[in-house]
Amino acid sequence: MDRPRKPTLDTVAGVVGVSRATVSNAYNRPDQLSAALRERILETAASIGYAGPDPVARSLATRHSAAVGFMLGQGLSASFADAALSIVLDGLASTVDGHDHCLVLMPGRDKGGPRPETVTRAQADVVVAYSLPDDAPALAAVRARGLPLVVIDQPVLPDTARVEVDDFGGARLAASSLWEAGHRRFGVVTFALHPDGHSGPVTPARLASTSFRVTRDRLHGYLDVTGADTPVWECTRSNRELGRAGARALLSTSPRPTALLCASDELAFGALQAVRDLGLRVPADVSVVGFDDVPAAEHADPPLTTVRQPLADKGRHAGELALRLLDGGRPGEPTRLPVSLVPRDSTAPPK
Amino acid sequence: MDRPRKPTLDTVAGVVGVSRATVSNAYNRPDQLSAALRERILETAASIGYAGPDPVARSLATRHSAAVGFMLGQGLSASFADAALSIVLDGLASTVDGHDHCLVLMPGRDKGGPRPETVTRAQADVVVAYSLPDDAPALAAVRARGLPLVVIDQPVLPDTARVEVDDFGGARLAASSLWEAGHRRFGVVTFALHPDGHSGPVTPARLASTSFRVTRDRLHGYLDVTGADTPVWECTRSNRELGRAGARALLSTSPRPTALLCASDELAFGALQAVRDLGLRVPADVSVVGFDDVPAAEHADPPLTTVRQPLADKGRHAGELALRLLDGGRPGEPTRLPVSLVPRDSTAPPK
DNA sequence: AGTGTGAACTAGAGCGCTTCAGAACGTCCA
DNA sequence: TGGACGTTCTGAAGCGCTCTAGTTCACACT
Repeated sequence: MDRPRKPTLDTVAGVVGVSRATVSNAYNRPDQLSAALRERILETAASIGYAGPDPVARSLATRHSAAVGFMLGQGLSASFADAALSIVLDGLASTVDGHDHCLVLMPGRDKGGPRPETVTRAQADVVVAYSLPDDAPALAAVRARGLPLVVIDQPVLPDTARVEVDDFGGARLAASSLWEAGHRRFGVVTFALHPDGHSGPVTPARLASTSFRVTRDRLHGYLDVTGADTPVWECTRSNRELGRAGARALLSTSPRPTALLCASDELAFGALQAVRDLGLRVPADVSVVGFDDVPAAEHADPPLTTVRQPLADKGRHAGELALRLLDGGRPGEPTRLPVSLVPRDSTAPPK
Repeated sequence: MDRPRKPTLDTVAGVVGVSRATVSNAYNRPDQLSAALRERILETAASIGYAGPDPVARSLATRHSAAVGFMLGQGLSASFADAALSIVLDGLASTVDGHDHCLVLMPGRDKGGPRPETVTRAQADVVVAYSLPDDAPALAAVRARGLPLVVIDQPVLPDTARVEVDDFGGARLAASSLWEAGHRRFGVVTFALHPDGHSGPVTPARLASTSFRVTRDRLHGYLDVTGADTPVWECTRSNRELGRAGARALLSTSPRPTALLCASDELAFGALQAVRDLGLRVPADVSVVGFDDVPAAEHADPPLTTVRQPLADKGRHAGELALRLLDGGRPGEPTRLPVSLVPRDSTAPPK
């Protein structure tokens, strides 16, 4: 039972009666041979079931794999539950796919990003990192392999391209608007400060050592306006249910906060629900603000006041940066994308 | 300016003074050399900045790339907005990652799955397809390359592994429970029948030619109980907003349906909202059922009656099947996972 | 001393492709 | 008529690794 071996370039070359180089050219450099011959080659290839040059062999020969890796800080289902992340990823994917590159996903496993072995074995010639803790081992693995790296929303590492958003400024913007409206008692609901699965009230010590840059900046932006003694509730992840629980905890203290500042829209949706759970009204009794401006924010009940950041642009930009690095481009200065406050109906002056 | 070339196996071998094979063994077959030598090799490698065998070269030599491809029917952000898909994908990713395989994503571009070129160039040695139209070109591209294929919820193709769920039976189950409770006027909200972006009422002709197997089965399951003349509203995708709009349309007819059967939970969440929009109550005025039993179903307002399918299992199973095919295993019989009705508070007898 | 054995290591042939430096063959112009 | 060019195609050297079939060597046993 001898399996028919898969046809290779050589097989095709043999059948057509030309050299292997010519067949290769038929696929990669149509201008290097006559149209007629090319046509004949392609036809023969199809007829013997040759589907085109093997991607792996091609990668070895060309020394690039036409794939960009994407490192996630969490598992896939957790990641996908995050609309903001999804949009970024989609922006990235469309850029990258448009340039005939694939996307290799490296989901976070142990808390803190993908396993280093995953990174070491991944066939990608550039990787982009998103919402990893600043000291993730995966980051080190990328460097060890000498792969170009682009980070989104993370501290600059040497030789690394970066796209970022003014999280601190955005958060300040939101908090200030509430402060100016007259609010004085605030509560903050945030996602993880550390990849350790902890949730609950945040101590100053924990706050000081925050290992996610985004968390740190948004929190500091809020607290810069509301004061360092503002109660902060940490959720292990950014999702509706956890936000609901956190907000409920914050709202059960007395005096009750008149405004809830959330580190993400997803958390804010939960907060909206929590306010209702307690028989209170938004914004009459409690104002709620989010961060990100995901599409659902506009359709929330009530529509959510939030800080907009250009999510899809972030992904697209990261994709372009990655592609540029591949072309041998220098990382250059970090790109900073604008944020803005989008006032909607979830905020009002306190009673 | 001569760039220091990246070290290779040979470099390390040269420095240590052993053959290349031995260095290779140090990484891949520790039992083939003495512990001391292995130690020395690994140390030297680290000291000259060698991060381990190049994945691409290794793939070429071993003839497998340790990656599984995943073909999506839609863009990433649309896909991720779908909790059910996310869970499946996560199940798949954890299986696959546990076996040191990467996940290569091929997002749908043109309606109907990834571009065939994307498939042709992807470095994966098995691919799994999910919610593609039955005639997606990407499917053909996979076959052309001769890659093993596992499909989730799709018609069997020759030589293809498959995991599926009894969508027809599940839908029937849900519809029957409503029928038995006394409902006689139904409305059905479904996601796409064809990848053409159409939305609105579904004609019998369109229904008859449905190109997504899942859609077809769930719909037929519902209509099998409620009658072929039941109004069906098609949404281009499975998301809350579209479901809300569809349900609103269905509820605006008179006589108004007393029960809404949705093809997914996501759509059902929208339906819940639509009922509220019209000043009606669930389940007093309108019963709503979903399909999938995503985690949010339990926390919906009111908690959603739905058909449960083991989503994570589906992904894990697909992953195992993929891994087995890689090992040269035969596709075997399709695996059929169980479904069940989960009665919660969104359904009740009609008034 | 002769032989058998197992452990430790190596030589070298690929894996399937790209690519660069030509070769072969017109063609065109002086 | 000759040579300068262009076009079209080829030969062969890699790309960085794996893996089979050895070779070597130390040691134990007869």
